[in-house]
Amino acid sequence: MRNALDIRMVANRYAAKLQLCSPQDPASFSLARAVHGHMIASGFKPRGHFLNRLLEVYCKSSNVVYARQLFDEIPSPDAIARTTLITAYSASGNLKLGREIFNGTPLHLRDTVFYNAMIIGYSHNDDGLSALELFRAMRRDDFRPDDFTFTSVLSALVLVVGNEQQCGQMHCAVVKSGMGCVSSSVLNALLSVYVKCASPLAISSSAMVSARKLFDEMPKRDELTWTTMITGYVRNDDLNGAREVFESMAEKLGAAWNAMISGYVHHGCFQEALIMFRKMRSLGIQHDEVTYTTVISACANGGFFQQGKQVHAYILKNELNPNHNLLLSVNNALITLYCKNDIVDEARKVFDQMPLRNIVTWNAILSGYVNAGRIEEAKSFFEEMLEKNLLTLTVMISGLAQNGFGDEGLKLFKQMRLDGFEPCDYAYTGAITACSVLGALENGRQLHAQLVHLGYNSNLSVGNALISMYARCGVLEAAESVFLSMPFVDLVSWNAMIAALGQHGYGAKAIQLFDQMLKNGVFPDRITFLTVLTACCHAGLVEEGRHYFSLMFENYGISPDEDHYARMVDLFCRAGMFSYAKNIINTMPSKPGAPVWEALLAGCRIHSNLDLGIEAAEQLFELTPQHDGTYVLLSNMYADVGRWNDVAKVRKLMRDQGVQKEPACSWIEVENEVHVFLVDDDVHPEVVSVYRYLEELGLEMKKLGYVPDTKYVLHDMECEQKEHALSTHSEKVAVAFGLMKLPPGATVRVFKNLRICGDCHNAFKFMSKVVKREIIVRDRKRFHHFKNGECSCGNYW
DNA sequence: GTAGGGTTAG
Repeated sequence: MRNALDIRMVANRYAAKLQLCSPQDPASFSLARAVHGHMIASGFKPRGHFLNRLLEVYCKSSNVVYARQLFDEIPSPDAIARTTLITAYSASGNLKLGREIFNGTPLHLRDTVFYNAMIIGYSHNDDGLSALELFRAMRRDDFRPDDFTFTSVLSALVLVVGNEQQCGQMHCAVVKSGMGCVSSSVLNALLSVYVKCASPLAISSSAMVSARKLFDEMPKRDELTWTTMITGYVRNDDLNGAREVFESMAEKLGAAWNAMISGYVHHGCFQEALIMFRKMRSLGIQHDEVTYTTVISACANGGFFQQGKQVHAYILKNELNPNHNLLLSVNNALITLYCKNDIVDEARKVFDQMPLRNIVTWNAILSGYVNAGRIEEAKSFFEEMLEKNLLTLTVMISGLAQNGFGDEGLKLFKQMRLDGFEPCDYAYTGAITACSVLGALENGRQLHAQLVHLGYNSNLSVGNALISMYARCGVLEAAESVFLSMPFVDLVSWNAMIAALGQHGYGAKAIQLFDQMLKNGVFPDRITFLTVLTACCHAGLVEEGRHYFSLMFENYGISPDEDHYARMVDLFCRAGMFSYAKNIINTMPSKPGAPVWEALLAGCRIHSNLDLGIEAAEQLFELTPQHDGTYVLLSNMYADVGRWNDVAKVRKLMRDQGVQKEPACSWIEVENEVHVFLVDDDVHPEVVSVYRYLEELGLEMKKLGYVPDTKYVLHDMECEQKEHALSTHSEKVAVAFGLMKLPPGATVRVFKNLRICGDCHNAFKFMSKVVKREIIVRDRKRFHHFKNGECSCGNYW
């Protein structure tokens, strides 16, 4: 057992070590933790410079949570400590917390560096306006700007300024700023402003001419100046210009090479990039971390997986150990390479071997899990993460939404705002997808309104998500208006809009839009054909479906996969063309899977084709024994022809297999609509209130005759479950409730987590005809619009 | 204690 003195001595020894190590060194964090721990254990109160040093290590190793704990223990943190923490917050994207520290700092504790840190934070996080606002405040508070201030403010200006004229004004302002002789660092920043304004995305290419003029007139050019010019030309799609500047450099250093390589990569000249990569080495110019990072990420994004692996091997062979901490970003790029090629486990190996990781590393793996659909692993990995930034949350929100966890996605979206993160356009995209999954139309509308307010509504991915959301929530007009208002659309937008029309039963319109897409020169993909075939299914367009199915391969070289075949089977079966359905199943290159058999079984039920239906069901019992839909369809098929003993057998089999029956439901009233959600938990408070109405509604329903007579309700379950009939089919109850309580003409909407059953489908059709009201139902698979006894999805789903 | 060029997570 050591005594306090020993502990203090050890602590002091660590402290001395800590002074020597670089804050970026991976070992420094654990060292700092050890020192800190010893100090706490010994009751030793570190002060002043030493505390700041500890704080710096925590911050620079991206451990901002520890940093904050330490900061809060400092009795009166000075400007240095505050600056350090603000910088760490802005590096992790949490400006709000940084600004809190800033605002809580009295004027007498502030200095120029302190202001600079906050301005830089804003500018790094793309918030140019706040940076400029702070710059004004700084001058109002009488602090003198220095070179750091000017360079940061200039880079912030790029974010809010779009044209060359404004660049020119800035140029004059900088020259006039009283500094007489403008320092070369400020001139470099100015050059960078011109160059960024000149990028094709940001309007003016004549800004490049001005940039060139400034460049030619600069009294002193350093490596940074040259590299800025090279990237300027690259961004302006002028590879020759870039090359010319590069060639005219007397001494070409690494960064310039990297800029050229990156230029080639961005213009798809991958071979050129690799040639330069090799040439560097042959001329004796060291590849550095950035070179490797660029080349590997190029391979990852350009689909050159094999070359990427070769570079990896090359690093392992020639370049020491990639586990060295300097190669953090290289390892990060490697992770992306493996994730993009669906080898998350390989990426995870790289991750596990890394001595130092940062937020990028963690986010890369997280998105790897998410993109591979491995949502459970993504969830637990997310929980493990101590440090999260905007991107972490965004990835997780989209991941949850895309994998059916809409409620969790929306919850996280709300939480991120409470935690001080301002959601970006991608985060909104995820949240809208979550609404889409949940059928949460009102929530989606609110988000849409916020997006318009923020100016994000013209963003491509946001627009695409909105189209799907409105379509899946049954508001086709809104989906259409989003599509039409988008300044740019891509294949995903077309696919989403074609799907929207198809979902609503407008098969012909969907095909028209598809033709228009082709006329616009957009090349379809497998999803496009899937949506077109689905549209044909919903509208019963058999000949058209066959046409597009063959067109897909013949004209576009896309081989049909499982889902395409399933659509075709569906299409034929609905039309009663069973020999065609069987025929197409026989031509499949691989063994048919569950989607194909499901389509066959559903079709057999419509036409009471028992023999074929049983065959399909047997296949399904082998492939997906836990899937409830098979049992329900099969028993319904028997019920339709009055074979009640077989119904009971199927139900018993289902119970023996431990397959859950449909869950109960809950409902909410929103304005003039009734929304119904099915939940797994029948003690859900909303379900309880449904039960409260049950008796009354039962009477009413009988009296009004809205629900077809008993066969439809009762044949779906075993005798002993009859008393629960209404709760397992409670969407009918809810609709009846809606029809009674809502004003005439209001639409009734029903949302369900599972597929609605055939009986409810029939009931809805019946109700829509008898009471002359439109009923909108959405389940996990489809959208149904009932009107005058017909449904948009055809005879059956 | 704070940047400015080349790079890594959607």
